[in-house]
Amino acid sequence: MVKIDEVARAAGVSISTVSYALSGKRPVSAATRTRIESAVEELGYRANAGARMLAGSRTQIFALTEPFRPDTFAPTHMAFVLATSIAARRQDYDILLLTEEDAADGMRRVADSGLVDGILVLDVAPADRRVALARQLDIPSIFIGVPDDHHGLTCVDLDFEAAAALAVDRLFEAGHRVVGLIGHPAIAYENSNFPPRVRAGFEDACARREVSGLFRTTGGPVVEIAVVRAAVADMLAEGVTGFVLHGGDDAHAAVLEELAAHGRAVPDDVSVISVGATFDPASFSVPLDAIPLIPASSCDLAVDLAMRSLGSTPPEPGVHLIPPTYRAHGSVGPPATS
Amino acid sequence: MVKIDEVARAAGVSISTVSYALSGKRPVSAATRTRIESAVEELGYRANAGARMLAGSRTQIFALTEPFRPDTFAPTHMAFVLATSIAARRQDYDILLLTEEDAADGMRRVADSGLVDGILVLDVAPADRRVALARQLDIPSIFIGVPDDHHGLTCVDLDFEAAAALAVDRLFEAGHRVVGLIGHPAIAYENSNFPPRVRAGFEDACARREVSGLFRTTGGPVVEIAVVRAAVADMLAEGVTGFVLHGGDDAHAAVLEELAAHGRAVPDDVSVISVGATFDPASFSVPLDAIPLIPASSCDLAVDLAMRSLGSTPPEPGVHLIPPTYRAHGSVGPPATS
DNA sequence: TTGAAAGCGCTACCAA
DNA sequence: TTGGTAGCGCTTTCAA
Repeated sequence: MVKIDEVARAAGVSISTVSYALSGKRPVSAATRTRIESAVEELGYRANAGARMLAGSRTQIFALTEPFRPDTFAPTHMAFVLATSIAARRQDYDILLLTEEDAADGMRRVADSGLVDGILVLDVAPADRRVALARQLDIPSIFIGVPDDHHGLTCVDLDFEAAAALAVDRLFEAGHRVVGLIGHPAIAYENSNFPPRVRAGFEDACARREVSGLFRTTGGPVVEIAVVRAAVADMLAEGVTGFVLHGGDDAHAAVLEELAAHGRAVPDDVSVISVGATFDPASFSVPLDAIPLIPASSCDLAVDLAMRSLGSTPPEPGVHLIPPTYRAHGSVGPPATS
Repeated sequence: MVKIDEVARAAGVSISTVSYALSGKRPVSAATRTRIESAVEELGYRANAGARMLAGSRTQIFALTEPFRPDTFAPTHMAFVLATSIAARRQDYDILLLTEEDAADGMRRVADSGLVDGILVLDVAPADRRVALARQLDIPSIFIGVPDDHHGLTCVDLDFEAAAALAVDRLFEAGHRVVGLIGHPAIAYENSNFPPRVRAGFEDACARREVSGLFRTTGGPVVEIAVVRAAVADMLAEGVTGFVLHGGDDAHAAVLEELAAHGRAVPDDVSVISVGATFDPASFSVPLDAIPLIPASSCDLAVDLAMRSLGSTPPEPGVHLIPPTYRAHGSVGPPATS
């Protein structure tokens, strides 16, 4: 609508001075700046996006590729999209959605057309087709999640192995010697990168501590409450006294229900720790100790890395693992001495 | 990367001919077109997005504003985002996410900067701040959902009133005279535009049919299973024999569990119809008759209206209600003659 | 500290 | 059916 020359005229300066005053890329006297700013304000000026993309070197847009799969856990997914968007806006960037079946096409399209400055990759699979593509494109890609082959890639994620290990450690320290991991639906161990990492962290920690560690999925392709409850019942029968929960709020609730159905109190009879949840595990009937997955932590870092990748000193490729944090809510205690 | 003049040189034609061949806005001889197309293919040419936005009149981007509220039902929300994105891509449009707290700021920003050609408005509240803004902007906005004051707006949605009425009609025809609507969490009746419409359609239909209609919310701010089950128990005590379910899959499941707990079989003892669900109500333990909310229907139409709004003959503003469809799965029958 | 002007890579008008 | 070219509205270099 209103263009830069109108602002220049209103402020009695040249076009270039307006541009520099707004970008801050060249010093502008305070008086001039003030005049320009009020002209901008009055006229409601906003730089034309297309002209900026063409003349400048930045589009101020990041693409976000997020394949929607049937087994996607919607609330977590939404939380990551939101966190990414907020982090981007904080840096004056917008988010362009790439949800096409073939995410690879979209990535290539937006990269080759110069529509975006970088790509944020969500919901990473262990063997993700977007990995190979990211290496070819001439704009940076940041992976939120860690694919199996991440050579040369920049990845950000919670340190799920450490998170699971931390949970086992806490249970061990409390005295538990038989612990169980209630995971995700079986298919998530193929489609997603982090459930296997939780499992691996859990199993490694159990081996290291010489505690007995049981693992069960929660059905599939989507969570099946009955499967969850059966898993809990089986584990109780096997002598499990410490539970590690990785999964959605529905699976969490089902575990607590099944424990209640068996008359096991938390933490008096059994201990429970939630790992990698994006919801609030303190809001259950029994507030649960948690090692949460905080979308903002990953997304802020991812956007930060994307920004730095555009700068003159891009960061080295590599995996950035965010250390887990433990939030106690009283759901862990010594095992019952029956 | 590779620019239009390289394509022109490779194909032995002028720049403008390349442009016209690709846009189809001017006839190009088959031979020339073929040469150009293979040059494009070989060189991997893709028109620069910024240049296109600046020179052309279209950005090929729609904004999608989707406020994330705590009570947002994530799966449905995701389904709409996905459906919108797919519909847009089909028209060669990309989707730019607007999730900022103050959606109004984002709308104004992308409109004033010419970043997008139009705005799709999701998750519409009865009194939505985006309504006033949409009227000011000089790009078209399409609302997916119907705000209270929709004068001059273009809105698209399932005809929820008709959907609820259809459910009541079917129950009435089957012989039910006391029916109950299990709705959404209470807060949704203030934050969202469609739960009140379902309720209104239900109550009107009940009045028209002279059947007794009970209504209950499902707790709040988020669904509370215990509240759902209590609502069902109360309704059974009040003699309800036909249930209309509007809500998430968790609420549906809770209703079926509570019915089972009371020993009421579907459809022998009670009848159940799901209204406005985006998931598959045929996949429950008891397959449910459904009047579904199909995101693709609304989103395809919304994108279509957005496209037409950019054309030379923009559609009249108005509310486009999509007629409900009934899918029978055997969960409706005559009431038990006890 | 500021201004003038040369592009950025397209689209679409005017000619041929 | 095709080509030349004037912008589109900025950013940034070169000058002052």
